[in-house]
Amino acid sequence: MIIPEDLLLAHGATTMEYPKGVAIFDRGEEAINYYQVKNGEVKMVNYSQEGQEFVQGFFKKGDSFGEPPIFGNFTYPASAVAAQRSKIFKLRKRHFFELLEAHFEIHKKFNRILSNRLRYKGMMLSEISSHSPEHRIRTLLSFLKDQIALESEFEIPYTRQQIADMTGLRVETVIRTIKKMESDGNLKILNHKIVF
Amino acid sequence: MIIPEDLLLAHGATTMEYPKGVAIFDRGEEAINYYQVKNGEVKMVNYSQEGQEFVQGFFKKGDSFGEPPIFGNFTYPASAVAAQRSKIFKLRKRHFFELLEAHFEIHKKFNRILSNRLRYKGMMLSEISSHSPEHRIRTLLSFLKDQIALESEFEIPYTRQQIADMTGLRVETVIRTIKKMESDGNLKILNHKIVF
DNA sequence: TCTAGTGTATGATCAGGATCATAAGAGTGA
DNA sequence: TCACTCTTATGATCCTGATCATACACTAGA
Repeated sequence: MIIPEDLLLAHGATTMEYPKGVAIFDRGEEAINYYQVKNGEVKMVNYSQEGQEFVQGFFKKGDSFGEPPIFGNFTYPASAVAAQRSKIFKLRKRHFFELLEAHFEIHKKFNRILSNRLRYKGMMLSEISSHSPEHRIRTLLSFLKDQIALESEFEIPYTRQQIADMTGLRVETVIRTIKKMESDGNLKILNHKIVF
Repeated sequence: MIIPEDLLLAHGATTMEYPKGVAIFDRGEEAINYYQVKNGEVKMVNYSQEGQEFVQGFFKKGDSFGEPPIFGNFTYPASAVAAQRSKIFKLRKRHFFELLEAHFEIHKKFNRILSNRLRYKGMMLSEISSHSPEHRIRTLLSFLKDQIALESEFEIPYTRQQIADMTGLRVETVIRTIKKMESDGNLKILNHKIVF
């Protein structure tokens, strides 16, 4: 939970519900709100002219999204779409800044969050550019494991299509690579779920 | 200039000089200092096991670098190397945070800087994944132009090799693509310099 | 139980960028 | 001025991941 719900509400946040597939904001728009996921799942996505998706990230319960344009004062470089029916907190930019000024610890939290996203993107960038599909996927899976779970084995909560959209590969390539990694003993597939 | 020099010095910063090619810090190290370029040029770089470089970014006079690991409390995900002989300000993490706490405006500046880097990396990620070399290069050049200069035509201050290292392409591909873009009238080449 | 929709799987072919080789031009320092 | 290094340049070949086509597996809902 980035900002506690009661604090958000005290500063005038409202909630809004979005059905699956609906955009919360679109690339190119002015950033006027701070957003935080109350429940559901949001993806940040770029579309190429051929319609191919590239997913910048998934945001789940408690995560904030779409802040960089508020801080950096530029338009949204990607669109936010509800990956599932989701309830979202919305807080006006001005009120968001007031909240930050009043709560130094939360302000620092955002430095940490931005830094971590930077780490993820930097990692994916160097991975994708020195592309071996297996290496890309392995790095993504390791990162997810570090972030999400500490168990020695955990079930990847993404479909092959989503992994493809995050790594810039095609579904078929992901499927083939995952299978190869399984036969090499690098991961397990339990009734189609990837266990890493 | 992220942090004014006198303020840095007042908080106990020291300067250090690095010859071209020397590392300021290496991937995997603990982050204990804040760094800012006094003069020269620094590149942030990842190496693949085959030795291929991927350049996360170049940092010039007045730029800070290597802060995310301080904020996010993780080890350096990339190495910083002097791209030219450079003089670098160095400030202990603890003193850096004291400085931030004393100067709210500077603290906000770092939000802005991190957000802008995030924008750059997100853009490159979606570009590289929906890879057409020409599109990748065009996007990089546009971004550089926006960031560095406002003139209608400006000389790109990078070699083809550096562009390759930033876009994940090979030199030959960059050279061929640049030539193609020239013959298509998308840019000019004035005695080997790229003018865009 | 049937159907629709989504996700997984697999083979065949193709194309584009990497790789390798070679060379010429430009900049730097002794 | 010469030697050396870095950068730009160009051609030939190769390889791998994209693309296209097709089919099966699983789930939810009627």
